[in-house]
Amino acid sequence: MSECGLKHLDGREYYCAMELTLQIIGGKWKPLIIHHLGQQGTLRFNELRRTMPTITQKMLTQQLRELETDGIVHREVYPQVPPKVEYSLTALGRTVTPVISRLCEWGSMYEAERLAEKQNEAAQHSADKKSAA
Amino acid sequence: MSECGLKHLDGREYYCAMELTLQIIGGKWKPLIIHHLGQQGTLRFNELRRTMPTITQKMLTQQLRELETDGIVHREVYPQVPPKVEYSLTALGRTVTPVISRLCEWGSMYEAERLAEKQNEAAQHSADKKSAA
DNA sequence: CGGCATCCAGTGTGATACTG
DNA sequence: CAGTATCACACTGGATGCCG
Repeated sequence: MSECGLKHLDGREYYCAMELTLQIIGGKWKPLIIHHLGQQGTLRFNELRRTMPTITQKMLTQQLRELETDGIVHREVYPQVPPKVEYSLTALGRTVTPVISRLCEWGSMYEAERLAEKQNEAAQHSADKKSAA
Repeated sequence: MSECGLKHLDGREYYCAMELTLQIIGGKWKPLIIHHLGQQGTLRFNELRRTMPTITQKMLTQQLRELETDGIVHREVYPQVPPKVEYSLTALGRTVTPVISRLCEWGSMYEAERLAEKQNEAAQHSADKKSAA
């Protein structure tokens, strides 16, 4: 599972499978891109962009290219004017989506947990006030 | 699941839970740290360091502090000389490990998949040679 | 041992402008 | 529409040295 001798794949170096995973889907935007493509199926460039309001054109292009060379994303170009390019997950890419979904769910859980903590603190404070008064 | 209005938590901004997840465990080394702590339970600073041969002290310290403030990692300082500091996952941190393990497993799967592809290509090439000869 | 402070190079990332 | 090109910069992350 985590025996860690130096390994190679496609010019990458890594000590355990986790590092390999990170090199492929560990980019700042990649999990997000995969998540949205997994949910929506197929999206055009600008559709995808709108789902991530703060990403720049450049970053989106770049990250998509990397995902493409790693066999995660499929890029379909329609030779027409104006241009139309559709992005979707490959079969290999679809194998990541369950894990990505888990990450997303964990985020929701974390959010709820943190909010609950805050409310407990607030309740504690008002209780303190009462007992002080 | 992915309705995306701007949200706030602990000074963070995000549009969907996935982004929140990324802000917490999306650091370059964080999933790796969590993975190792999840497997080993409790580790001292340098023990943890040895599991990731290429990380620097500075980065390890920094990432651990961030994980600590986000409630994922617990830091236990033993006031003695030489100093002894042990790191472990909090209850909240332990909720991430299943997902992290999935990521690791996916990496193994990806690795196997890629190697199989290469062998297929190689087999294809030798077949081409034979049919050309 | 487990840090922290400082300095510094590299590059990741963003803003802007331009193109087929 | 879906990019590419260029510039500028912030920040990451590495090396080193010092401290409790």
